[in-house]
Amino acid sequence: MTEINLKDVNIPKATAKRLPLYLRTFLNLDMEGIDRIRSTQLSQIMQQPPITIRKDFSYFGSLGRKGYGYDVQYMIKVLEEILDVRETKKIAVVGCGNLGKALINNGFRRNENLEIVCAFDNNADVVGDKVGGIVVADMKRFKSVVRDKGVSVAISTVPSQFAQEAVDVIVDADITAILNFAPDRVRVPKNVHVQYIDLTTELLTLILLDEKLGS
Amino acid sequence: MTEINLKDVNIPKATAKRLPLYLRTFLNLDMEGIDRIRSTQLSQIMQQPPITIRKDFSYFGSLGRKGYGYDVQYMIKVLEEILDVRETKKIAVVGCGNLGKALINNGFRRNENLEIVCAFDNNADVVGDKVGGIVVADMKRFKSVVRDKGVSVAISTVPSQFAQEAVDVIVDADITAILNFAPDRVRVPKNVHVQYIDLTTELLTLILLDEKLGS
DNA sequence: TAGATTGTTAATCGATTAACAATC
DNA sequence: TAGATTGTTAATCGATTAACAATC
Repeated sequence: MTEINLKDVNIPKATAKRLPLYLRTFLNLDMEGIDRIRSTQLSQIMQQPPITIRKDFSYFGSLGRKGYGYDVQYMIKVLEEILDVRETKKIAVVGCGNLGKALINNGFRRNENLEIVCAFDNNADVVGDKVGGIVVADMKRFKSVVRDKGVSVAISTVPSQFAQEAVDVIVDADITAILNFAPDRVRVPKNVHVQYIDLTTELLTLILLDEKLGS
Repeated sequence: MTEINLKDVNIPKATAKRLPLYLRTFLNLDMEGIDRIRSTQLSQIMQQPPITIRKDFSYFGSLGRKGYGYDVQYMIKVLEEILDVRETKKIAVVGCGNLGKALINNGFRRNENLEIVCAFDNNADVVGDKVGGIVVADMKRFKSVVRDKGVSVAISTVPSQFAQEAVDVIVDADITAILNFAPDRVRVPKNVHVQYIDLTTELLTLILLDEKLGS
């Protein structure tokens, strides 16, 4: 799977992954009161070649104006539509240890319409705790709560040993998008998407690149 | 920069990024008492094609045995040497809000020899707090503490608005490897490496892929 | 030896970049 | 119009994969 279909255009996966970053950048510019920007300026802000930016945008038509640049408000409108962030995506957090609690407390950017609406844990000591306005529920209630609230995404902070178990419950509740903070690969049906956040690997990679390429 | 030089071999960056994952996988296998594994079995565990695995390993010589597979203990030894995890890397956490505290409490895999040894914050309310055995120090003391302790990596959980400021202090203390949880790009000298962890973008990308490609 | 699996060489595929025409 | 910047086409570059020879 190397291209994805967005609003009837096939775009490279590499481009798709950059779209959220573009949206945020334009939102930031808008907040600063900037209403027009060139690809070379964007390039400096995002630390990414201007030609990559122009090429990425070109998949969706002629979004800029030659000799002028891009209209910030217009780009926000276009990207919001492409990314379908108009309606709020509801998120469940599974595992309410330190990391789970931190995620709930921090929340996510309101602009991008992501909202944590419920949280779960197995541990009786934690169930019933109130974290950032959310009462932690027992994992046994996952399926019913999640359906009631219309949750479409789950974030699991459950430790590796129990990650598969947690993911099985999530999948059973018909959730197909999972962000997993445990790095070991879990088995899921083909229609379920798991994204891994692996801090140890990120650190080791960073250190490796830092040590081996001095510049 | 597309290749990096490791133990006098040039290897693709894509391969380098997978090395930490290989190491962890072999460590897991070792803990389960498995002492030999084939690329096809590794492939299932890591959910990655066997040929990619064999190709990656081949950059470092003939590590496996034809008709047999790979020796787990031997691969651990080789990867530990390549990744230079024999000696502990000391880490400073900058910003001790929810996320910073969660990282300190969770710690990192002992196996991979990463250790958080100090933590800093600007906020007088937080300075002096004890988190997971570490006393939070004032950011003003960053340079001297970090030098005393021999820290070589910093993790910043400082919010976007203050991220540049924090990174400037980190860079001034001669640290060249920074893991940054604020997604906006910061300016650093060419010899400094910044890795970004952007949870909002990860979530939006996940949702995008999930919605647009049903399978 | 026969069977199995690695490791290499070559082909393919995707992503990035260069050159430049189009046009505001 | 002249100047600037986009957007397209083609070239390059890197990563992945296929085919298969080597060999344990």
